[in-house]
Amino acid sequence: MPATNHTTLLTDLQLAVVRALWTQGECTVLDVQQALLPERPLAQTTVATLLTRLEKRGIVSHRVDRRQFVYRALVSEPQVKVSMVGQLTEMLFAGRPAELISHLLASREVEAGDLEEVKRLIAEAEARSSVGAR
Amino acid sequence: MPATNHTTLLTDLQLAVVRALWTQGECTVLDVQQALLPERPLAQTTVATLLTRLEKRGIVSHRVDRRQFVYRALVSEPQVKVSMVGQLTEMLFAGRPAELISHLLASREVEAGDLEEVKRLIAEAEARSSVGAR
DNA sequence: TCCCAATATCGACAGTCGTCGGAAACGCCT
DNA sequence: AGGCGTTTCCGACGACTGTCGATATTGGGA
Repeated sequence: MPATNHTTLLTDLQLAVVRALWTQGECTVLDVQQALLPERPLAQTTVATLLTRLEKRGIVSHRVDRRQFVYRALVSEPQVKVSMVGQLTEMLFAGRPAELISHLLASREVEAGDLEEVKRLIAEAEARSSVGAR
Repeated sequence: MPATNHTTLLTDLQLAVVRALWTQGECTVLDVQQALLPERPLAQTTVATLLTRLEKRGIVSHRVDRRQFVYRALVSEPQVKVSMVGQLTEMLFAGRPAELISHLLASREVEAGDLEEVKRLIAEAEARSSVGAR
């Protein structure tokens, strides 16, 4: 695995941009702007600025095709999730993921149907750790 | 319950300041600065600026005692947790807390001992929802 | 070949954050 | 009453974000 990009913090707007790249694969500035239109109507130059700034941070990169820049994400969705959830866990739950789970289960929100799913996942996690496969 | 302060987003530094208020109750600028010292050595003026800015946002307030300002938090820790976890869940997990739990269980981190605790919490959550006590 | 429309570059502006230094105010001890 | 040390106030600076408009560039069609 490549050198993990620690501290990958993205604002919601930045995340929306990167998400467009994740779902559409490669995108021109216009593609991204179109993808964002329903949520956030932004000028194309705005989107272009966002992308160049993200590129400076190593989050995305581009190649040139004819007259246009074609961008792609350099970070994966799982990577970002791990990084950002980790950050939050650190800040609010003393780095203990179990505390975060407690919080989620305690503060309603999780629906009954989901609990079954969660129980299944726990069984899996238990199997994994008891086998010591890690 | 009082009008919930939606969108309560705090940076890690801001959170550290508010946490000092949570754990110490009321604090002068100096108290906060002292509490932060091990983690982040900041000038007192810096801490003062932080506090005035947080006050402008309605996160803290102060009263005057002799020559000093005594600050206290206006938001509770659970409030902030709900708000920030909610924000993250919205941004990264399409607003589905169960997805976040999946993520946490899937990406190692949670220790075996914790799983028992989590199972207990699930049982509780199930009881709560089947009784329909909410 | 020449021009236009599409596209990228530049720079700008307001707002926030982290970070202080210096100036002002003001209790209190002598 | 006067001076001093403590504490707040003011404003500033650099960095980052969200947001564009104006300008430069250039590929491709007439």
